[in-house]
Amino acid sequence: MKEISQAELEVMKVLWQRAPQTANQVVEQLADASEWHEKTVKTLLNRLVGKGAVSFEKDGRAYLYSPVLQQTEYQLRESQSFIQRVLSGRLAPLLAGFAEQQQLKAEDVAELKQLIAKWEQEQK
Amino acid sequence: MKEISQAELEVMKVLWQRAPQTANQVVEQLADASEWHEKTVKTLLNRLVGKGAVSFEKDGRAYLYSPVLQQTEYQLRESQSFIQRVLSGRLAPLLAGFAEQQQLKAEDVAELKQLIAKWEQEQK
DNA sequence: GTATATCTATTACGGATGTAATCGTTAACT
DNA sequence: AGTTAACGATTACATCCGTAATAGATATAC
Repeated sequence: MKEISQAELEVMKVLWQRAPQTANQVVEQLADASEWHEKTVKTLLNRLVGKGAVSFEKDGRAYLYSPVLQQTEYQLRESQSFIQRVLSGRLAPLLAGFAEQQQLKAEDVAELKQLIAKWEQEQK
Repeated sequence: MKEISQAELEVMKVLWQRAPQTANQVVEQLADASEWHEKTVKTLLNRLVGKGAVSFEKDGRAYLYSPVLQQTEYQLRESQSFIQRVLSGRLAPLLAGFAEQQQLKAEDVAELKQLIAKWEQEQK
């Protein structure tokens, strides 16, 4: 699977929220948040199909688009790559960024604790 | 400061390890890890100077290059952007990836604990 | 049934990026 | 002092990306 660009990611996010959707439904949702022209969004959809990240089935003259690449899979892949590429395998700098944004949620903290517990178990 | 591309980042990493360095020193270090031609590395150095991420001072015919953008600053910026763009502000998916790679280090765990403690303090 | 509106497919085009090669200048060798 | 070797600067070029416009196909409205 080829890399997904930043603009393409925004389109994926819309499809991850709900699928399948027609091109126009996607366009409409993106019209709220961004200033993209309809043609632009359709180009992005097409490129995503070309990259194998999105599939479609015909429904009369219109197509219904669905994500092939799932969000969790994408996030996992990108996170691993990011940690290696940017953070050289170290988590601390990212946590600093997270703390600075003060966006840690209860669910995150729970997950953190679980991760630590597991880690400490493995150190024995 | 303009965005730093992936190839450019590899050059930055070399300069972050030691600075200043001549172009040839940088080339040499990258020759080990990658297959980049000398000319390629010099182009990257030049572009980084153009982007303001690297500075140089003349030392005879050769230049001595130093990073302007510091690694911690870069990591912080990129982490914040990544968290928003890819993870929609949620930490959990990344932690899953990290756990999977089993690359959590003692230092990370210490930092995690500290972060949690701080967070719990703020919840009062 | 033909014109029109609406889809998707194809094409466009400038800037960024990866990956160099060539040019011009200056230091070093002989 | 003239030639050569080594630098950085400039130029090259294919591909990707952001951002659309145009072309081609087809369903819908008269």
